[in-house]
Amino acid sequence: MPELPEVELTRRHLEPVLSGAVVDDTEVRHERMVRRQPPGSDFAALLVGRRIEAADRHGKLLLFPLDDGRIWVMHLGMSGRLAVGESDAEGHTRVLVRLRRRPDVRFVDPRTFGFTAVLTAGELQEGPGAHLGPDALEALPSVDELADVLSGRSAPLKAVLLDQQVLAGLGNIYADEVLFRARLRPDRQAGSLSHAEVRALRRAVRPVLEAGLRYGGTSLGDLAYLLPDGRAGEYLGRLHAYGRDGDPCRRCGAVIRRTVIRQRSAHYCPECQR
DNA sequence: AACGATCCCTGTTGGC
DNA sequence: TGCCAACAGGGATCGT
Repeated sequence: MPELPEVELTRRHLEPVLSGAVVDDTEVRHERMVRRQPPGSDFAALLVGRRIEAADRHGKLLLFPLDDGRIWVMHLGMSGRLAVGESDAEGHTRVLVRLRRRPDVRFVDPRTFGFTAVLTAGELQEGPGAHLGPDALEALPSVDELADVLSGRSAPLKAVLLDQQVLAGLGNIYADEVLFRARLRPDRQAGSLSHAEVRALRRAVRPVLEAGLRYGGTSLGDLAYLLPDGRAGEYLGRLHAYGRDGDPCRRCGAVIRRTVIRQRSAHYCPECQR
């Protein structure tokens, strides 16, 4: 799944390709992929002819500033990826972007939960950026700030970690891993954490995300996340909680459990996590 | 305002 | 073995 580490790895791959590139042509093959575009504004018309200035990221959102001040925005959803330098044979290419003297960039997304748009800074702020809190890697809040946000919230901790307004970038996999590392059960009421537990939670975020980055991200099966060059990430085999229900905890040997929180799976060790 | 459920979509998986 | 329903999930939206 593309969560913060996978999106950041994508950004790093795309940066040398996109930075300074001029868009010659775009092909929107699946209209649903162009969303959150203000009525009347034309994605292709806004992108063609523009020079891309940089490759940035906020949470799971990819941001490519253009030379006219607008921003080419992309969210990979759950099955999306940006492919560079591959043939078009694999299918599911939803949006194709042709660059001057650079390889084609293809937005591939079988399930079409991702989207792309070209927006002004204001439109970004009002739209896809409206509910994005601090980036979980680049702008991790202090313990006190985090304690403030969590206090008074009755929702399960796992649900709050998935709330992009609280922390931008965590998804289902890395939220489970962060909770394992922090030794906190996903169904704990967010507001019930002691100061020491909030500290443990905060301290778990960066190492988990950095491990994901180090091992090339988490690739599940065939259609979930590959790097832009087509390689699979290797973090799946190093996960402690996510998807390991029925398997022994890597720390204590107890059987990892799976439960459902907010219609989403959550995995935890009943011994290590309290 | 916070919370929880539902919906979108399609490849994969599991049960019969 | 083959078919089909259930499942997976990020985020918008809606009802409470």
